[in-house]
Amino acid sequence: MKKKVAVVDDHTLLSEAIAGLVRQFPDFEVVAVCKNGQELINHLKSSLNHPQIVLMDVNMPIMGGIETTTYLSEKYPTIKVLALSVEENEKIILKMLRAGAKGYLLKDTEKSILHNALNDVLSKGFYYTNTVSKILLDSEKNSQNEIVLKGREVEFIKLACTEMTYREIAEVMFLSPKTVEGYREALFQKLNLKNRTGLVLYAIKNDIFIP
Amino acid sequence: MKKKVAVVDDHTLLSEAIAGLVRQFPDFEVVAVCKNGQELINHLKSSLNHPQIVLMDVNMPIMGGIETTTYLSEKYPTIKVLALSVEENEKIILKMLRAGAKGYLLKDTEKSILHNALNDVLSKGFYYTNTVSKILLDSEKNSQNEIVLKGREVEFIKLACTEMTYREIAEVMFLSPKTVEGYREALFQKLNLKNRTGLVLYAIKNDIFIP
DNA sequence: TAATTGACGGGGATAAATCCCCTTTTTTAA
DNA sequence: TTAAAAAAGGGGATTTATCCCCGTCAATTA
Repeated sequence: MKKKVAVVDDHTLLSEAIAGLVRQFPDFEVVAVCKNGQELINHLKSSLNHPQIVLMDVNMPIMGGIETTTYLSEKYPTIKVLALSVEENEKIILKMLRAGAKGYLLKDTEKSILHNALNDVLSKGFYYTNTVSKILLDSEKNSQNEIVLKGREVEFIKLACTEMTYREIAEVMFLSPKTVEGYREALFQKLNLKNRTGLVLYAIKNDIFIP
Repeated sequence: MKKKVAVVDDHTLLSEAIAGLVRQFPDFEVVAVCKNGQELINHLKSSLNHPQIVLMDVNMPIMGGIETTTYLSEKYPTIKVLALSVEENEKIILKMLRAGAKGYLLKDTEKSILHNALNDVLSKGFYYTNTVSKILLDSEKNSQNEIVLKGREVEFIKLACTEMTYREIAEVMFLSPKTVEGYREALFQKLNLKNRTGLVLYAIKNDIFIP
């Protein structure tokens, strides 16, 4: 019996195309092609033809890959998720894996790799590329000396990513300018920054502030 | 005789998949699948089996879509380019069209639209979706009061998105700090900014500096 | 209970950024 | 070729930003 696959990707052309690719594998069949997580869940609820494995994009409107994977891990733990995305951001990849994805493929992988990955996830339970393995290892290492920002500090950083002066920021936060000064100093210290520009760049790189 | 298509996309899985999709159209055949502009140009130079139309991704390493399209418009003006990307950024779309692309498809279009677009580009010479038409119209309107940044100003902005002081920036640019001061002033004026933080945010929003 | 820690705030100094007005030199264009 | 515009640079003043050292108060912990 053929192994059953669902493809979830908001880009119609791509989901169609990827489904076509999977159909070329003689041991696989495509049971669903969905635009987002919501559509997939609707399919699972209404049909008995459940996939054994889901090829899931990460960036989707309505119901994203991370959200959907979390849902599947809880409600349908027998269905494996294999993430398939152009997103190379380490944090996103980690989130996806923590949500329960059994592997993470970049869209520039070879067709044969996709075939291997599908088979491995079903037989061994997982498929990690070298890149992903490294990211997992690094995340273990770095989880120790992780920099923790306090709530009030994050609040300040967001305001610092603005044309406001520190005095104005202090007003908005109902604090003395001197206290705000303390936050700035503490952040410069622990993040190793030289000036406000550095803080703004840090905030953007770490998704604290999205421009 | 079948119409000849080349697919250019750095994501192997996607270019393969899209090529598969095009092969499903009985009136089209795929003569080349390339990872980037350089590969396409190599193909054009080495083979006589030239495509009539190129399905081109925008974001590619080594030789990007815009660069490649510019090259093709000059050297192989008979080959039409149809852009195919997830990039919805107006400026990118405009750049692609100005470079000579005959149309711009987002990757979430239907298979039938792709077929139509391929045919239209070959018969009529262009294919514009509603979205793209609007962008073109708006660009005409806004082209009047467009803010133009000079080369030296852009150079300065990039350095301002750094922890360097203006004095240091002046050294790097081989200018007097006062001249750099002039650039800053001029930019604050024409971009309506209050301080350096604003300049950094402007640079990031407008892809002058990519963090 | 005494010591410690963390959040909040202050004084005062220096460096950087911002602003306004001005001169010289080079480029551009009428 | 000459007037105009743009680019480069300067003087000097004010405001922000940055830095360092200090004190208070409350909560936590040894």
